[in-house]
Amino acid sequence: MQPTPPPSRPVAASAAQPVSRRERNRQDKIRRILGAATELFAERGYSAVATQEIADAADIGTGTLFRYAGSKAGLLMLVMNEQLRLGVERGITLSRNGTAPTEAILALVAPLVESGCHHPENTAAYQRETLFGSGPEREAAAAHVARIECAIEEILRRYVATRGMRPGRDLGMAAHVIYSTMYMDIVRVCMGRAPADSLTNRLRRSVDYLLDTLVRPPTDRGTPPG
Amino acid sequence: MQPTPPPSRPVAASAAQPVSRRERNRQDKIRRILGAATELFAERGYSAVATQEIADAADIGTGTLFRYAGSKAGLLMLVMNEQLRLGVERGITLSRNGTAPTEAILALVAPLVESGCHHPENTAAYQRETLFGSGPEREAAAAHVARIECAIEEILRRYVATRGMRPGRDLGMAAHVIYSTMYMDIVRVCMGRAPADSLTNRLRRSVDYLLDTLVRPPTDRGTPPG
DNA sequence: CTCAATTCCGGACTGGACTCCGTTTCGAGC
DNA sequence: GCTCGAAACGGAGTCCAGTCCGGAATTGAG
Repeated sequence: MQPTPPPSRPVAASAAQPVSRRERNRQDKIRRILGAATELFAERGYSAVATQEIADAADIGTGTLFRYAGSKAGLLMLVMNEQLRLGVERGITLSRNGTAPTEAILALVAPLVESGCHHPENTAAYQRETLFGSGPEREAAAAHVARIECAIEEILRRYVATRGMRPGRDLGMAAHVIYSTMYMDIVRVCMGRAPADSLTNRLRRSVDYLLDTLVRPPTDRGTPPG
Repeated sequence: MQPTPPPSRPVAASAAQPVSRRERNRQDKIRRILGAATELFAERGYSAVATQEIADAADIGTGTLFRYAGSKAGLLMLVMNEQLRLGVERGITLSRNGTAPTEAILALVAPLVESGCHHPENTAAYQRETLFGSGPEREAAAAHVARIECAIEEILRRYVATRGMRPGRDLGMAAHVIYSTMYMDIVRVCMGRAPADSLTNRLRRSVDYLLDTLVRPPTDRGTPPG
């Protein structure tokens, strides 16, 4: 995406003191871009916002905007990755606090659900880019997904253990199936093909169903996987 | 999508004789558009083809092109819906001919798989639009998906019956989960995030796994699906 | 401070999807 | 055939994402 070596640095947290003028300018621009994009996308929706407007609001040239963001879609992912990051962490923490497995899994996608109900268009575009996009911003989003799937797998493992089930099932695949199904449910709502107010119930139903089936130990018969 | 009442007609097959001059022109244009788009997309890939080129190849103006197709994405869906239609029918027929359930389900998505291996970019764009697009062409694609899911459900029902299992499971949901999982597998390959040559094996593994788990009758315990 | 080297910036520009509206073609009544 | 209203056409024009390159800012050396 980035045209040529962008002004990338080890994107580490603000720790080092010896910040050059350049670096300060850079950080400041990033902050302005993120702020402008966050506000405009939230206010008017992804497709109704022109990159020019974001550049104007951030008080930079369009060339500069694309130097930092790579593409309009990348900009959206930047914004939403940031917003979802905390939510995902919180969800993971919550999910470890002994809740019922279904609720624990729902907690993991709670930020996406909330975002999906509040800003359907932006969330749909985000999910679309997660699956079909490219570039570093998509990688970051994919990392979120991977974290969530891992957390689901962990929940499944505990679920199986507490019930004394045979743990041999491919819980990684189960987690993947569960996430995929929830992804579809969320997208359906964001695209307006299912009512938003029923999203959590629908997710709960899907997760219940899958928990109840995917995770039970295999009987002796049948086609053993793998 | 269509700007104003497009020249739509009951898109029925060529049956009626009393075709006016207008109607003949219309059919002819549609044929030229579809031909040009099919060839160009296949030859150079969705993103590398400009709508202007399609219009030129079909020997019509760009305005006319969009009168018939609504959007570039709609054009792709028109083309691929047409190509997949026969394949899906064949898959459904095959799947009824007593094959093993896994193979029957794979037969249903065989056209998508083939398309995905041969024209990854076009197939990815098609799948993307199936999920995130809008307009009549997407409806048609969604109808294909619904047919496939129904066929999967039918396969599951037979599978359950022949094994004397309790048929009370929500097989519709199972079919949906299976299709969603295969969708993800196909997209992953089309996006180059998994090797194309392993696609069928990967699908088989997913389907085997899901067949083996989703479809077994519930035990007495647990949360019975509503 | 001055100067050169390097990096960064930004707005004019490009390419492409899509639209608008004047022109053309068609069909029906006469 | 001729005329008129309606539908279809098409290409000039619009809008917008994304690029390019000339020039500005920053840094380091002397």
